[in-house]
Amino acid sequence: MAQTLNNRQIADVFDTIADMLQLKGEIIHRILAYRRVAETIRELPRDLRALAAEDKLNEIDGVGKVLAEKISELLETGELRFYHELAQEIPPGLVEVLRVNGVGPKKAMLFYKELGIASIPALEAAAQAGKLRNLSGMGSKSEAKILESITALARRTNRVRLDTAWAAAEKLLRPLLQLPGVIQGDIAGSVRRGKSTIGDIDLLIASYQPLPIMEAFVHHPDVTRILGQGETKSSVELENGLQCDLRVVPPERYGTALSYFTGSKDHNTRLRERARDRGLSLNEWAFTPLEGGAEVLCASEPEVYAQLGLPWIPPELREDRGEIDLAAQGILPRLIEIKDIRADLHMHTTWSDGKLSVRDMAWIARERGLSYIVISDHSQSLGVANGLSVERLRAQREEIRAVDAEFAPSLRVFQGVEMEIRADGSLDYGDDVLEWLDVVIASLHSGLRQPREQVTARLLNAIRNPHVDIIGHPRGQMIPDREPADLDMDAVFGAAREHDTALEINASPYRLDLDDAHARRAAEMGIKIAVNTDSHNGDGFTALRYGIMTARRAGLRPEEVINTWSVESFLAWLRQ
DNA sequence: GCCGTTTTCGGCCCGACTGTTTTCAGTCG
Repeated sequence: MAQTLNNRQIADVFDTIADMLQLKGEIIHRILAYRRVAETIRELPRDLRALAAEDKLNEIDGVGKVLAEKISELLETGELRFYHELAQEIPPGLVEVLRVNGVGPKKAMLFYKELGIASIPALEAAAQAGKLRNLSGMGSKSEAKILESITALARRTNRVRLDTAWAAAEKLLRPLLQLPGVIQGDIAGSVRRGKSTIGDIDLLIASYQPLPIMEAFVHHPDVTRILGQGETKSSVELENGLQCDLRVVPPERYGTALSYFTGSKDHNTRLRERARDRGLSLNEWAFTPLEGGAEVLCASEPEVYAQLGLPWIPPELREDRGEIDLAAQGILPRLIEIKDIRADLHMHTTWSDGKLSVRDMAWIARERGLSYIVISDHSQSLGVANGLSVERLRAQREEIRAVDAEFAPSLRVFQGVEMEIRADGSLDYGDDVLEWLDVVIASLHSGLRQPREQVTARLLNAIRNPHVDIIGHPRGQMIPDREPADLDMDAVFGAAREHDTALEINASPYRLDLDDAHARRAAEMGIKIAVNTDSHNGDGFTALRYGIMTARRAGLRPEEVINTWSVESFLAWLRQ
């Protein structure tokens, strides 16, 4: 039987094809068609396998007849003839060469044709031997830059976690905001949109005096390499390889610039289309009437959207997932905010692998304004995390009851557990134990690489248990390294809806699982969502912001998230 | 290669920066 490819693998094939077409010198729009679909597939909340089975590949945005056939071929055979044909002309090593900063398709082909270079090591050797500088369009500076970029490749991280990027961005931006002549500044790009992984950082500042700001930016202590420095734009590389771009624009153009640099690309494309429909062209600087006439400047984002007849759209929604239509109809959801959250239903203490006592966690939760929490330590079979035997679970119950009595009524403290779904599919406690726990979260920590049928069956078994209330971090992904388990999410969602089992958005920036797209789909099916921090110490609670951003990206309203409910509503839901 | 309440053909993504140019091509986001 042919090997089955998953969504990500198929997306990778299309991205490689896009690279090859680019090397061939194809027209950009054909290339973009492949890239767009690759990106869409990567974020798709449904399996291509399932969509293909339902003959619905054409319903994917950007997939027409040709790409649908290519997806089918990949699904059925694990191969793609078109890819192999291209590989005859374009050695796969050339695609690698494109990863070197400063080397695009034209240079790569030049090196290949003139010097037979088809790999990064070959490129490095040629540069070191001074063979590149004599080629047309090249010089010693370009050659040196290529060598530098090859060195930088080694420390280049692909994508980093949201919290890592956020911290780096704030550290860069904060001192700039103190400079004279700086009127305002923001983190833009995918950090502002709250994506779970970040490829680069975009900063924006409003000022009439860009030069000293650029100067300060490129000389920030975290900067290891200056990639470019101009009057309106500068780019640097940080120690961890992350790239950061800064743009400085005059304040009266700040709105269009912030909107433009927040993205996403697809959202911006839609905005430009809408502008064109209104006789305007839109770019980062202004609206310009197509028929000629004075520019329309926007100092703030709401002005940009108002110019397009739209209410301001929260950055987390700007992914071209229908948000512009909703905005146009005036039915954008009132997205959940941190202040809506009344409860955290998943946290650990010293009883298992947490760092603080039950009482400490309660104290911090109350400080943070929560009105109820669930202590959910690990269950017995998770030995590495000091999981609780039934006896210890009973002993912990006494302590939790005492802390609850101490903190009530301002904070209620319930006993839960994060129960292992064992590798063999059984649950870690019997019903006789589960029935007296206030809340049961069931999670997968082991056997995540089991075949689809097996790992899915384990999760379904947990969902169907009447005592299981929430599934913790359902897909088991770890950012940025560990792929989610190969779960049949259609089956998972179906069972969760049927049994009224909530699915978690684990707010830890290492997890953010469910991700935005799956959380959106689950909520659309009427499945309840929990946003929990999974705190193992006091700092863990700060992860809530990332969970909330993910929930907002999923378009969730407060009422769809059980952590916003009153304690009475929550208890009533548990009882039924 | 996709897409259509202007269209089934002709648009789609354009501006900043760099280095090598001698007026601009290539790269990047």
